[in-house]
Amino acid sequence: MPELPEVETIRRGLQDTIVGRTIAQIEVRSAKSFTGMSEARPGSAQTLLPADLEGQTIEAMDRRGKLLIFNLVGPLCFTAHLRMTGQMIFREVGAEGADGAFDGFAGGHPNASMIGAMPDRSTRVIFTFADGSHLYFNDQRKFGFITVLRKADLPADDFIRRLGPEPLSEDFTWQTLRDAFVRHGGESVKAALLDQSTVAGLGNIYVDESLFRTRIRPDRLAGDVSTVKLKQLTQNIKDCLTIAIEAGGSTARNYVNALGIKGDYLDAYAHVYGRAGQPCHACGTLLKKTKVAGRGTVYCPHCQRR
DNA sequence: CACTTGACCTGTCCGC
DNA sequence: TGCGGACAGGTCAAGT
Repeated sequence: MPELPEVETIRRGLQDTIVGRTIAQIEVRSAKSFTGMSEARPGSAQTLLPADLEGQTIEAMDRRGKLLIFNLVGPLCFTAHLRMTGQMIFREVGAEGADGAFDGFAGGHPNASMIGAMPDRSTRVIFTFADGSHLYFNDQRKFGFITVLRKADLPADDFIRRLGPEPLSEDFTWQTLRDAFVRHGGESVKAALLDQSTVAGLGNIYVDESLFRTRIRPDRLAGDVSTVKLKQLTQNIKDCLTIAIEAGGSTARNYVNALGIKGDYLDAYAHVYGRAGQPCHACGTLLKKTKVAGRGTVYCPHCQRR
C-alpha cells in the first residue's frame, strides 16, 4: 500500500526530523520484522543486527522505489520496506502518548485526529534516540522488514539491484517502458507495471490511476500498447506520482506519514482506485471492478476500451 | 520457459 | 452477538 509517493512523503518527514539524531537503543518486538533475526541464514556471522545500529547517528534519508534508506554517519546504513501496512512514525520527547502532546506538530491538521498513542499493538521495532525521542516501526501484518547493511553493499543488494528506473528521474523514458513491455509482452499491462523491474515504485493504486489517465484497459497485453500510448503512459505515470507526492500520498487503509498524518490524494485526485460503482469523472459511466494480475482493479469500461 | 497462484500476516467488513 | 469467509495487495516461492 505504501507506494512511491507514500514512501517519499515519509522520507521527507524523516529527513526533517531524525537526521543528526543518534540511536541509543533499539527494541525489536517482532523478530520477523528484522532481517537476520528470525531466519537462520548461511553466513549469519556476517549478518548485521540491530545492536550494530546502537550509537550510530542518522546522516541522511534516501529512497529507492518503495524502499526507505537510512544512511548513518560512517560505513553502515539500514533499509526499511513497508510492504502493505508498514508505518514509520516519529515522536518527539514526551509526545508518545496522548494526541494533545502532539499539538506542536499536528495541531490543526485536518487529518491529525487519527494520531494515536505510541507504541501500539502493531509496533514491531522501537528506535530510541539519545535525546529521548522515538521512531516507531509499526506493521500490522508483519510483511515489512528492516535490514542493516554496509553502504558499499547497497547496489548489490538482492532487492535493489533488480529495481527498474526511478519514475521521476530522466532515466525513466518511454523507450525504457517500451523495452520492459517487450519483455513482458504476453502479460497484462497491469502486471508489467506492477513488476518493479519495469519501473520502481508503482503499486496497485498508481497503476490503476495511470492506466485510466492513458485510457488503457488494465488487462490489455503489454505487447499490444502503441508507441503513442507508451509515450502518454510514461508522462501520466510521472504526473500521477508528482501530484500524489504533493498531496502527501494516498491513505486507503492505514498509511500515515512520519508524523502520523494521512495523505490526501485519494479523496482529492483519484479517478478510479476505491471508486468502483461510482460514475467516471470523464464520461459518467459506472466504474467497474475486476481482478487483473491477481489484484483488485478498477477501470472505466467506456474510457478504457482497449 | 512463461505465466499464474499461493503464502506470508492481521484486521475489517459482510452475510447468516 | 458470534462466526466463517472474502478481501485488502507487495513480493517471492511454488505450481501449472
